[in-house]
Amino acid sequence: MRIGDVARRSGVSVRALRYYEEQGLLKPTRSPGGQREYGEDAVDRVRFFQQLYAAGLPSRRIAELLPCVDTGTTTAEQRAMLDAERDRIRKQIDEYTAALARLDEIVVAAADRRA
Amino acid sequence: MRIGDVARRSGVSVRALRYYEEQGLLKPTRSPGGQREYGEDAVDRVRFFQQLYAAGLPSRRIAELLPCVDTGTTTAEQRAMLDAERDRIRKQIDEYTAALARLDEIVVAAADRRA
DNA sequence: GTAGAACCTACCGCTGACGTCAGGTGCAAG
DNA sequence: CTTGCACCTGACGTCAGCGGTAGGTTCTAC
Repeated sequence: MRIGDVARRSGVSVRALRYYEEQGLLKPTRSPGGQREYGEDAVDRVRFFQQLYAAGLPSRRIAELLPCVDTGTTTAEQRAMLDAERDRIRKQIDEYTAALARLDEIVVAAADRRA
Repeated sequence: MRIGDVARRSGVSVRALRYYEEQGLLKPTRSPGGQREYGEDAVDRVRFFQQLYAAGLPSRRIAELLPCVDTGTTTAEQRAMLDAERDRIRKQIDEYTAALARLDEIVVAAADRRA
Protein backbone atom coordinates (compact mmCIF):
# COMPACT_ATOMS: atom_id res chain seq x y z
CA MET A 1 0.00 0.00 0.00
CA ARG A 2 1.17 3.50 -0.69
CA ILE A 3 0.90 6.42 1.68
CA GLY A 4 -2.25 7.88 0.15
CA ASP A 5 -4.12 4.61 0.56
CA VAL A 6 -3.13 4.33 4.20
CA ALA A 7 -4.20 7.92 4.75
CA ARG A 8 -7.62 7.38 3.23
CA ARG A 9 -8.19 4.08 4.98
CA SER A 10 -7.09 5.26 8.40
CA GLY A 11 -8.53 8.73 8.21
CA VAL A 12 -5.35 10.68 8.92
CA SER A 13 -3.40 12.96 6.63
CA VAL A 14 -0.43 12.00 4.51
CA ARG A 15 1.54 14.54 6.49
CA ALA A 16 0.63 12.80 9.72
CA LEU A 17 1.86 9.46 8.40
CA ARG A 18 5.21 10.94 7.48
CA TYR A 19 5.32 12.52 10.92
CA TYR A 20 4.64 9.17 12.59
CA GLU A 21 7.55 7.67 10.70
CA GLU A 22 9.74 10.57 11.80
CA GLN A 23 8.77 9.73 15.38
CA GLY A 24 9.64 6.08 14.92
CA LEU A 25 6.08 4.80 15.04
CA LEU A 26 5.94 3.43 11.51
CA LYS A 27 8.73 1.87 9.47
CA PRO A 28 7.45 1.37 5.95
CA THR A 29 9.75 -0.18 3.36
CA ARG A 30 10.66 1.75 0.26
CA SER A 31 10.00 1.08 -3.40
CA PRO A 32 12.98 1.22 -5.79
CA GLY A 33 11.85 4.76 -6.58
CA GLY A 34 11.96 5.76 -2.93
CA GLN A 35 8.24 5.70 -2.22
CA ARG A 36 6.93 4.36 1.08
CA GLU A 37 5.34 0.92 1.02
CA TYR A 38 3.06 -0.07 3.92
CA GLY A 39 1.89 -3.48 5.05
CA GLU A 40 -1.75 -4.32 5.72
CA ASP A 41 -1.36 -3.85 9.46
CA ALA A 42 -0.44 -0.19 9.01
CA VAL A 43 -4.06 0.98 9.04
CA ASP A 44 -4.82 -0.68 12.37
CA ARG A 45 -1.59 0.61 13.84
CA VAL A 46 -2.45 4.14 12.85
CA ARG A 47 -5.89 3.84 14.43
CA PHE A 48 -4.17 2.59 17.56
CA PHE A 49 -1.92 5.64 17.54
CA GLN A 50 -4.91 7.90 17.19
CA GLN A 51 -6.54 6.31 20.21
CA LEU A 52 -3.47 6.88 22.32
CA TYR A 53 -2.93 10.39 21.02
CA ALA A 54 -6.53 11.11 21.94
CA ALA A 55 -5.73 10.07 25.48
CA GLY A 56 -2.88 12.55 25.63
CA LEU A 57 0.06 10.21 25.10
CA PRO A 58 2.93 11.88 23.28
CA SER A 59 4.72 10.17 20.40
CA ARG A 60 7.62 9.23 22.64
CA ARG A 61 5.44 7.17 24.96
CA ILE A 62 3.72 5.45 22.10
CA ALA A 63 7.08 4.59 20.59
CA GLU A 64 8.20 3.24 23.94
CA LEU A 65 5.30 0.87 24.30
CA LEU A 66 5.22 -0.43 20.75
CA PRO A 67 7.75 -3.14 21.61
CA CYS A 68 5.38 -4.36 24.36
CA VAL A 69 2.57 -4.65 21.86
CA ASP A 70 4.73 -6.45 19.33
CA THR A 71 6.44 -8.86 21.68
CA GLY A 72 3.68 -9.26 24.28
CA THR A 73 6.19 -8.77 27.06
CA THR A 74 7.28 -5.84 29.22
CA THR A 75 10.38 -4.80 31.09
CA ALA A 76 10.15 -3.33 34.58
CA GLU A 77 10.68 0.11 33.13
CA GLN A 78 7.87 -0.37 30.64
CA ARG A 79 5.51 -1.60 33.32
CA ALA A 80 6.31 1.48 35.39
CA MET A 81 5.59 3.70 32.41
CA LEU A 82 2.36 1.89 31.65
CA ASP A 83 1.23 2.23 35.24
CA ALA A 84 2.08 5.92 35.27
CA GLU A 85 0.17 6.52 32.06
CA ARG A 86 -2.84 4.61 33.26
CA ASP A 87 -2.79 6.65 36.43
CA ARG A 88 -2.53 9.86 34.50
CA ILE A 89 -5.44 8.89 32.29
CA ARG A 90 -7.60 7.96 35.25
CA LYS A 91 -6.88 11.35 36.81
CA GLN A 92 -7.70 13.01 33.53
CA ILE A 93 -11.02 11.23 33.43
CA ASP A 94 -11.74 12.48 36.94
CA GLU A 95 -10.91 16.03 35.93
CA TYR A 96 -13.08 15.79 32.84
CA THR A 97 -15.89 14.45 34.93
CA ALA A 98 -15.54 17.29 37.42
CA ALA A 99 -15.52 19.88 34.66
CA LEU A 100 -18.58 18.28 33.13
CA ALA A 101 -20.34 18.62 36.46
CA ARG A 102 -19.43 22.30 36.60
CA LEU A 103 -20.87 22.90 33.16
CA ASP A 104 -23.98 20.96 34.13
CA GLU A 105 -24.37 23.24 37.13
CA ILE A 106 -24.36 26.25 34.88
CA VAL A 107 -26.95 24.73 32.60
CA VAL A 108 -29.17 23.69 35.47
CA ALA A 109 -28.89 27.07 37.17
CA ALA A 110 -29.88 28.83 33.97
CA ALA A 111 -32.74 26.41 33.42
CA ASP A 112 -34.03 27.08 36.93
CA ARG A 113 -33.98 30.78 36.23
CA ARG A 114 -36.11 30.30 33.19
CA ALA A 115 -38.53 28.03 35.04
CA MET B 1 -5.09 41.36 47.02
CA ARG B 2 -2.08 41.71 44.81
CA ILE B 3 -1.09 39.34 42.05
CA GLY B 4 1.45 37.39 44.09
CA ASP B 5 -1.12 36.61 46.76
CA VAL B 6 -3.61 35.35 44.24
CA ALA B 7 -0.89 33.24 42.65
CA ARG B 8 0.08 31.61 45.93
CA ARG B 9 -3.49 31.06 47.04
CA SER B 10 -4.71 29.63 43.77
CA GLY B 11 -1.60 27.69 42.91
CA VAL B 12 -0.96 29.20 39.51
CA SER B 13 1.91 31.39 38.39
CA VAL B 14 1.91 35.17 38.28
CA ARG B 15 2.54 34.85 34.59
CA ALA B 16 -0.60 32.77 34.21
CA LEU B 17 -2.70 35.39 35.99
CA ARG B 18 -1.50 38.10 33.64
CA TYR B 19 -2.25 35.77 30.77
CA TYR B 20 -5.80 35.20 32.03
CA GLU B 21 -6.34 38.94 32.11
CA GLU B 22 -5.00 39.21 28.58
CA GLN B 23 -7.62 36.63 27.60
CA GLY B 24 -10.38 38.58 29.27
CA LEU B 25 -10.95 36.12 32.10
CA LEU B 26 -9.95 38.41 34.94
CA LYS B 27 -10.42 42.13 35.22
CA PRO B 28 -8.57 43.34 38.30
CA THR B 29 -8.64 47.02 39.17
CA ARG B 30 -5.44 48.96 39.35
CA SER B 31 -3.74 50.74 42.21
CA PRO B 32 -2.71 54.37 41.67
CA GLY B 33 0.73 53.04 40.88
CA GLY B 34 -0.61 50.70 38.21
CA GLN B 35 -0.48 47.44 40.12
CA ARG B 36 -3.27 44.89 39.79
CA GLU B 37 -5.74 44.64 42.65
CA TYR B 38 -7.87 41.49 42.92
CA GLY B 39 -11.09 40.88 44.84
CA GLU B 40 -11.59 37.93 47.16
CA ASP B 41 -13.45 35.92 44.53
CA ALA B 42 -10.41 35.88 42.25
CA VAL B 43 -8.94 32.76 43.83
CA ASP B 44 -12.09 30.72 43.28
CA ARG B 45 -12.41 32.03 39.78
CA VAL B 46 -8.89 30.96 38.96
CA ARG B 47 -9.52 27.47 40.33
CA PHE B 48 -12.61 27.36 38.17
CA PHE B 49 -10.53 28.29 35.12
CA GLN B 50 -8.06 25.55 35.94
CA GLN B 51 -10.85 23.00 36.07
CA LEU B 52 -12.13 24.01 32.68
CA TYR B 53 -8.66 24.22 31.18
CA ALA B 54 -8.07 20.70 32.47
CA ALA B 55 -11.10 19.58 30.51
CA GLY B 56 -9.69 21.04 27.32
CA LEU B 57 -11.71 24.25 27.12
CA PRO B 58 -9.74 27.04 25.48
CA SER B 59 -9.68 30.54 26.97
CA ARG B 60 -12.19 31.79 24.43
CA ARG B 61 -14.85 29.34 25.56
CA ILE B 62 -14.26 30.10 29.19
CA ALA B 63 -14.56 33.80 28.46
CA GLU B 64 -17.80 33.12 26.61
CA LEU B 65 -19.42 31.32 29.48
CA LEU B 66 -18.34 33.65 32.26
CA PRO B 67 -21.40 35.86 31.72
CA CYS B 68 -23.59 32.79 32.30
CA VAL B 69 -21.88 32.12 35.59
CA ASP B 70 -22.16 35.72 36.69
CA THR B 71 -25.74 36.35 35.66
CA GLY B 72 -27.12 32.84 36.10
CA THR B 73 -28.83 33.06 32.74
CA THR B 74 -28.00 31.89 29.25
CA THR B 75 -28.76 32.97 25.71
CA ALA B 76 -29.67 30.42 23.06
CA GLU B 77 -26.17 30.73 21.65
CA GLN B 78 -24.62 30.10 25.03
CA ARG B 79 -26.81 27.08 25.64
CA ALA B 80 -25.73 25.68 22.28
CA MET B 81 -22.10 26.22 23.17
CA LEU B 82 -22.55 24.62 26.56
CA ASP B 83 -24.25 21.60 25.03
CA ALA B 84 -21.50 21.26 22.46
CA GLU B 85 -18.80 21.43 25.10
CA ARG B 86 -20.53 18.93 27.32
CA ASP B 87 -20.82 16.63 24.35
CA ARG B 88 -17.18 17.07 23.50
CA ILE B 89 -16.16 16.31 27.07
CA ARG B 90 -18.30 13.21 27.19
CA LYS B 91 -16.71 11.98 23.97
CA GLN B 92 -13.31 12.75 25.39
CA ILE B 93 -14.10 10.68 28.45
CA ASP B 94 -15.10 7.83 26.18
CA GLU B 95 -11.86 8.11 24.25
CA TYR B 96 -9.84 8.19 27.45
CA THR B 97 -11.69 5.17 28.70
CA ALA B 98 -11.03 3.31 25.46
CA ALA B 99 -7.34 4.18 25.56
CA LEU B 100 -7.17 3.06 29.15
CA ALA B 101 -8.64 -0.27 28.12
CA ARG B 102 -6.00 -0.62 25.42
CA LEU B 103 -3.21 0.00 27.89
CA ASP B 104 -4.81 -2.45 30.28
CA GLU B 105 -4.80 -5.04 27.52
CA ILE B 106 -1.09 -4.60 27.08
CA VAL B 107 -0.47 -4.95 30.79
CA VAL B 108 -2.68 -8.00 31.08
CA ALA B 109 -1.12 -9.65 28.04
CA ALA B 110 2.34 -9.12 29.43
CA ALA B 111 1.27 -10.40 32.84
CA ASP B 112 -0.13 -13.57 31.26
CA ARG B 113 3.16 -14.15 29.53
CA ARG B 114 5.00 -13.95 32.79
CA ALA B 115 2.53 -16.28 34.49
C1' DG C 1 15.27 57.88 52.67
C1' DT C 2 16.82 53.81 51.14
C1' DA C 3 17.03 48.81 50.51
C1' DG C 4 14.92 45.20 48.41
C1' DA C 5 10.95 42.50 47.42
C1' DA C 6 7.18 42.61 44.43
C1' DC C 7 5.34 44.62 40.67
C1' DC C 8 5.01 46.56 35.71
C1' DT C 9 5.28 46.17 30.19
C1' DA C 10 7.11 44.14 26.17
C1' DC C 11 8.80 40.57 23.91
C1' DC C 12 10.96 36.19 22.55
C1' DG C 13 10.99 31.01 23.43
C1' DC C 14 9.02 26.46 24.00
C1' DT C 15 6.34 22.11 23.03
C1' DG C 16 3.56 18.82 19.93
C1' DA C 17 1.18 17.35 16.14
C1' DC C 18 0.77 18.38 12.46
C1' DG C 19 -0.48 22.25 7.94
C1' DT C 20 1.46 24.22 4.13
C1' DC C 21 4.33 25.66 0.76
C1' DA C 22 8.37 25.03 -2.75
C1' DG C 23 10.75 22.58 -5.93
C1' DG C 24 11.71 18.25 -7.72
C1' DT C 25 10.72 12.90 -8.84
C1' DG C 26 8.00 8.31 -9.64
C1' DC C 27 4.64 5.92 -11.99
C1' DA C 28 0.43 4.22 -14.61
C1' DA C 29 -2.38 5.48 -18.77
C1' DG C 30 -3.14 6.63 -23.42
C1' DC D 1 6.54 10.03 -24.76
C1' DT D 2 3.94 12.99 -22.40
C1' DT D 3 0.26 14.11 -19.34
C1' DG D 4 -0.80 14.41 -14.70
C1' DC D 5 -1.57 12.64 -10.22
C1' DA D 6 0.79 10.85 -6.39
C1' DC D 7 4.85 10.95 -4.20
C1' DC D 8 9.47 12.82 -2.31
C1' DT D 9 12.53 16.03 1.01
C1' DG D 10 13.25 20.14 3.55
C1' DA D 11 11.84 23.79 5.89
C1' DC D 12 8.94 27.27 7.85
C1' DG D 13 4.13 28.36 9.99
C1' DT D 14 0.40 27.54 13.51
C1' DC D 15 -1.93 27.46 17.98
C1' DA D 16 -2.32 27.53 23.21
C1' DG D 17 -0.79 28.29 27.54
C1' DC D 18 2.17 29.75 29.52
C1' DG D 19 7.97 30.28 30.93
C1' DG D 20 11.69 33.33 31.04
C1' DT D 21 14.30 37.60 30.48
C1' DA D 22 15.24 42.60 30.22
C1' DG D 23 14.78 46.95 31.89
C1' DG D 24 12.28 49.87 34.62
C1' DT D 25 8.73 51.20 38.64
C1' DT D 26 6.06 50.80 43.09
C1' DC D 27 5.37 49.48 47.61
C1' DT D 28 6.73 48.13 52.31
C1' DA D 29 9.89 48.08 56.15
C1' DC D 30 13.26 49.90 58.67
